[in-house]
Amino acid sequence: MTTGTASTQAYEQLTRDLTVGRYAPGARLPGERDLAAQLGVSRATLRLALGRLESEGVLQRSAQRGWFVPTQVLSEPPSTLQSFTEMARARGLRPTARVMRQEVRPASMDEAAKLRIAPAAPVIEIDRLRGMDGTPVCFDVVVLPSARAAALLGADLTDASLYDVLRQTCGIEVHRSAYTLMAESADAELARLLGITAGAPVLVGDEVAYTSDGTPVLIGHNKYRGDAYRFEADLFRRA
Amino acid sequence: MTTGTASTQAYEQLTRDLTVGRYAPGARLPGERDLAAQLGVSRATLRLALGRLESEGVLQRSAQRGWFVPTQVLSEPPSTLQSFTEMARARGLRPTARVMRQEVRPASMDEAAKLRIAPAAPVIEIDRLRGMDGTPVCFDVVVLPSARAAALLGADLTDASLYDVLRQTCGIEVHRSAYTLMAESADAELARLLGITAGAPVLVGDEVAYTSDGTPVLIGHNKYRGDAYRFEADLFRRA
DNA sequence: ATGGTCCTATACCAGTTAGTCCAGTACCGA
DNA sequence: TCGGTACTGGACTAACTGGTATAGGACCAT
Repeated sequence: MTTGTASTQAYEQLTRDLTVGRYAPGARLPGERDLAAQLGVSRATLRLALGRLESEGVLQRSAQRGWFVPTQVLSEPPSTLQSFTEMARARGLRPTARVMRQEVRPASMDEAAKLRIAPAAPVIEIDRLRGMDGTPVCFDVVVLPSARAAALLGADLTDASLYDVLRQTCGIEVHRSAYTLMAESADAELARLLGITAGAPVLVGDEVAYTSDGTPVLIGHNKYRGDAYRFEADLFRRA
Repeated sequence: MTTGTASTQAYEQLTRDLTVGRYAPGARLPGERDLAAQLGVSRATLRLALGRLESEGVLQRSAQRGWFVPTQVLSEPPSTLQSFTEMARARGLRPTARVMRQEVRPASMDEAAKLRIAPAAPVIEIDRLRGMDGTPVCFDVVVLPSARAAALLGADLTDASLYDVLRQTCGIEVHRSAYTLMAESADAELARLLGITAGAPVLVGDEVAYTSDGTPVLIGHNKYRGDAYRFEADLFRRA
């Protein structure tokens, strides 16, 4: 016998099987009972090994269905709302953010209309410079009605996803966003922040986010470095 | 296989497809057997999801006929595939196009891969300068396999929508497009064509269009004047 | 002896799968 | 008009899945 605990040995054997290609990408592994018998361990022990493999992303679990080998192709990226933080993490990059402003002020006419609140009603504005692995990628302004999101004023948004904080501390669940994208040139100030030259192309996204009952809860204004960000969507043509 | 049971995952995926406009109001969904295969789930599980959607009024069942999208569900306008021509007409503008190239050439490696055809297989490339009311707005390159779209070579695309021509003369119905958007600077040549200064921001869209059976039929590469075009989409957050 | 850790074995549950059979519908050619 | 055929959803079953909880055995340091 080699060394280590039984669960570690099962883990290592599975790792070997996977790297060798014993189980094809997308395929389902044998059931836990069979697999445990094959590896000569009990089912409980097997599950320790499987859990470890799952946390490493080498395997995916699906309740009542089985264990699957992840498909390397990130299949169809649907028009799905993915936060900057999530996107960065999905690509193995470390999302960073520097909060540059976080304060309450009266809403402008335009903001009041978009958020369906009274003009000059108090809103929270948060400006952040966001990046991946330290490189600035996006200058991000969000505006929310302070009546609904007061808790956000004290929140630390350096590391967290705004959507996550919004859900956890304010109980607000963003369901849909109306997104508008356009191309602009960076002015001197933005160029300085993003570390690009003035006049360089910038992808500008304007967002209005809604909860599932259709209430607008957030206005976003994002300016991305043109050379560091792409927007992907699936569009369907009606029959 | 993120979280939740398989049936709720199927339910959520269907919800997304419906809100995103994958199935038009009044249209019939694929049969349960096909749909189950598409979602990677068994038919019994799919029917759980369908039943839930029916109880919410999002779908209507018709025994021995199929599942239908209610016609009156006037949800928010989904991110729907709209051709340049359609968009212009919807805004009361007169779409124009100047065909600058319309020829057959061998496919590049990249194009062959995207269109799933043999490398160097013949493709049709069509370059057009498109505008609204005479003002140039977009430089547009489309590439299609000539095996499927040979009839396009002789077509007059000055006034017509490419999608329309594709349907009428080639029997090809575009159903879905994977769209990628980014911001770039106009080079001298493009600036000349669009009537802007070199270095001005340009919104670049890369498109791969598919028929309903998932076959890629078209590659598009569009460069829009940054000051004349915006892209709008509704995004939905996966639950 | 004690308690902790790792492992095995067993059992039950709710969700899922693949399969079968059925009756109703739609369509097409004779 | 008739009949054949292919497809549809409806209903059901048996086998299987991971999720969870339980109890007990083996080993080890204290």
